[in-house]
Amino acid sequence: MIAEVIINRSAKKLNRTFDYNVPKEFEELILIGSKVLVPFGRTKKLEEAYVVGIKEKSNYEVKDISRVKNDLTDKQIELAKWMAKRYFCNISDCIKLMTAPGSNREKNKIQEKTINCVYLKKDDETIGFEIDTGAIKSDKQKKVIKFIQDNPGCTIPEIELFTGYTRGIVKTLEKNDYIEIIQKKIERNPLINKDVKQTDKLKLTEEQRLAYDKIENAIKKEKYEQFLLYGVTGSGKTEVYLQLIEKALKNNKTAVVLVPEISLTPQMIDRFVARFGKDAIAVLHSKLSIGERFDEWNRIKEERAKIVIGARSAIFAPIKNIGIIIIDEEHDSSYKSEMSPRYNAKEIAKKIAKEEHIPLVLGSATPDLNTYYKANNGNITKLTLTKRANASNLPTVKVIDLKQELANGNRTMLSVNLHTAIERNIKAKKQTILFLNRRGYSTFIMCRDCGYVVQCPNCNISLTYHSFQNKLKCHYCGHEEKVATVCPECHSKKIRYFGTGTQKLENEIRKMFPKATTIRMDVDTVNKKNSHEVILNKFKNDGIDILIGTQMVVKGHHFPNVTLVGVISADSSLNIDDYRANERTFQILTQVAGRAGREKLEGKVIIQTYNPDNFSIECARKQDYDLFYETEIALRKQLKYPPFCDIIVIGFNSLTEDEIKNTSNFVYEYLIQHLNKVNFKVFKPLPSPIDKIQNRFRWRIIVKGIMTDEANVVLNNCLQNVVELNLKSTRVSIDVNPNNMM
DNA sequence: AGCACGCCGACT
DNA sequence: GTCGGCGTGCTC
Repeated sequence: MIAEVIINRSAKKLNRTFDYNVPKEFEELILIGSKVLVPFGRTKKLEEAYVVGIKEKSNYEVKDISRVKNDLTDKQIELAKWMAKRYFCNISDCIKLMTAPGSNREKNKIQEKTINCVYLKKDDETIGFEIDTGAIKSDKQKKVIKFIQDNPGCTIPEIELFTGYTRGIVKTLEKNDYIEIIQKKIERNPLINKDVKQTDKLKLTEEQRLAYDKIENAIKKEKYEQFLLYGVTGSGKTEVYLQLIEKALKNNKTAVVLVPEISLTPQMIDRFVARFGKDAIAVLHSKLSIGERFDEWNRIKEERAKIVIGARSAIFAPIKNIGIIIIDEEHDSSYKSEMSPRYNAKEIAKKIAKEEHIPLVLGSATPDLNTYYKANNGNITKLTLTKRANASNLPTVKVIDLKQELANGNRTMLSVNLHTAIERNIKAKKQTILFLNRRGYSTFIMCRDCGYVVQCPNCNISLTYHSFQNKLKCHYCGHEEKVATVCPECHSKKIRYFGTGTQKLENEIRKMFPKATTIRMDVDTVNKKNSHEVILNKFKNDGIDILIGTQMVVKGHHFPNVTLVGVISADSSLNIDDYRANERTFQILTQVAGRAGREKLEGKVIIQTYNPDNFSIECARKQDYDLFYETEIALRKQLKYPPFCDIIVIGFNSLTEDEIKNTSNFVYEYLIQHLNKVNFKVFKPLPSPIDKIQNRFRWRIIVKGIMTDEANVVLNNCLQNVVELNLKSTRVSIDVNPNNMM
């Protein structure tokens, strides 16, 4: 028996199978998905590999497999192979997404954590004195532990007699205490300290009931169906999810819930814990330590946790017997990975749902245009929730023209209208959220005399000023430098700061409203493990007047006392060079508006903009998704953008300009020859909008067309040809419908 | 990727 | 004469 294996390394050249002989004693054990050790390369060093195929004969002189551990299933291997083709990446990189967290580290392999405890018994009673012997470093201490291990039940005088040492390890012990070492399993559970009251299910509104019944029907009939649960903020989508999950559990099935990383907040998790209890739930997100992730993974694998709630990569959790997959905030761009493997969790979820014959539920108040298009054309079943479940009213939205403000001589960041509203809100002891989609202090600093702009030495981008540390930072490579007081070009002292970030906004607000309390939330203030939670709790419980923040303040939080939301500038997402600029603007404004007045109190939203006539702002003001959709989809159709075609970005990055030009031309010629005949438009290679990051040049080729299997093969063959060029430093990537066109 | 081999220049 | 720096090629 011969096994085809993929070596567990991510080199482009190793993205193919190697044949190995399966010795007789392993024949029963080897399955597709088995993890094996194989002698590889000139040195015959043992390498980790995964079995992806089994056959009788090989054309090569094969070596023996040396060790086996059953790890993945054949379904997972199939998925990895499919992903490698679809997302133009290595099979081994896809397999990594499906294996236990930490299992790819050579050193410090993350495992189940057991600690050696020195346990004390007194009169046959265990008095829980314990010590983590794993942390013991000195030789003397090790000697003592070994002695206790070898002589369970020994006493202090005996230890002293044989090792000459006890202090520092067993200092609370008395002379004749019985000591033995036992192993204790420690479970690292992110929900361990959760203490949430159990809640019962709520009575569904008529709309909720209708949606529930349709989806429940698919669960019952065990059939694949894709649903769009389209409901305004506060319309009770989560309650529908909760009851569907309950139904799945009752049928002895499990459930997967994907949420955007940013909205995986404690408040959100609490709702699930309150309904199902913490033991039933496993949480997977980037803020967990590898150890915590490992234990959650095992709780899923061992079928103790029946519900997985997690960000994008949780779709690969080793859950068995799935009954339903739910993707909340389905329009969110974080479901698409921007790193290799550049997969889209929505596509993966769809594939899994199809194979398992289960429903896939996509929920949003502002669906992705592609999703809504499919929902209108019959590929997805549309379920609509139009009313807020707690009968609170939608907030009133006002758009302020900043050009007019400027003409009236107001040069501050706040329009008269917003300023007055904040003032009133502070007086009324109500809370305010101010949203500004740009972190830092100012966007760039420029010399007034010669126009010199401070740029990153590694990337072709201007540096952002951060006032707190008084430093200039590059948001692409992390480069930091001190602020120059004189222009390095012309030595002028007229250095000015342009643009506005959250830091500057906070400073200005403090000046304008000295009596108000403020708190700021953006990536610069939430990098610590629980700071996200800390800031939000502080805002909620300490009666802070104003919360200032970027994107992350608008996702999924529920602040009953917030009655005013101000958008400082709606233009930043409008002016990006991307066909989704309108969609992003509409979505973010609608979400921001959703934060105001979620309880009985009336909510007010003020949007400041230089483009008051833009239709995405206008539609957000009217809170009319359908009008937005009709306008935007007509534009997309006319300009041939998704969903009417796919946009494929072939990215090149290299240390040398020569190689990047040669390689991109090589790819261009190849694609012109092979893709034009299948109705694709291939654009000439050009430098990317940000043409240098981390000292690597960046070029790209844009291809427009409908992605078919045929086109996929052409692109994969093209990449293979590039690999065979043995390039020095140029890397080529292919991304279908990327989030970011920069 | 990661490792060995081999070619070539610098230095004891 | 030999040490080592890096370019090249291969892994069932």
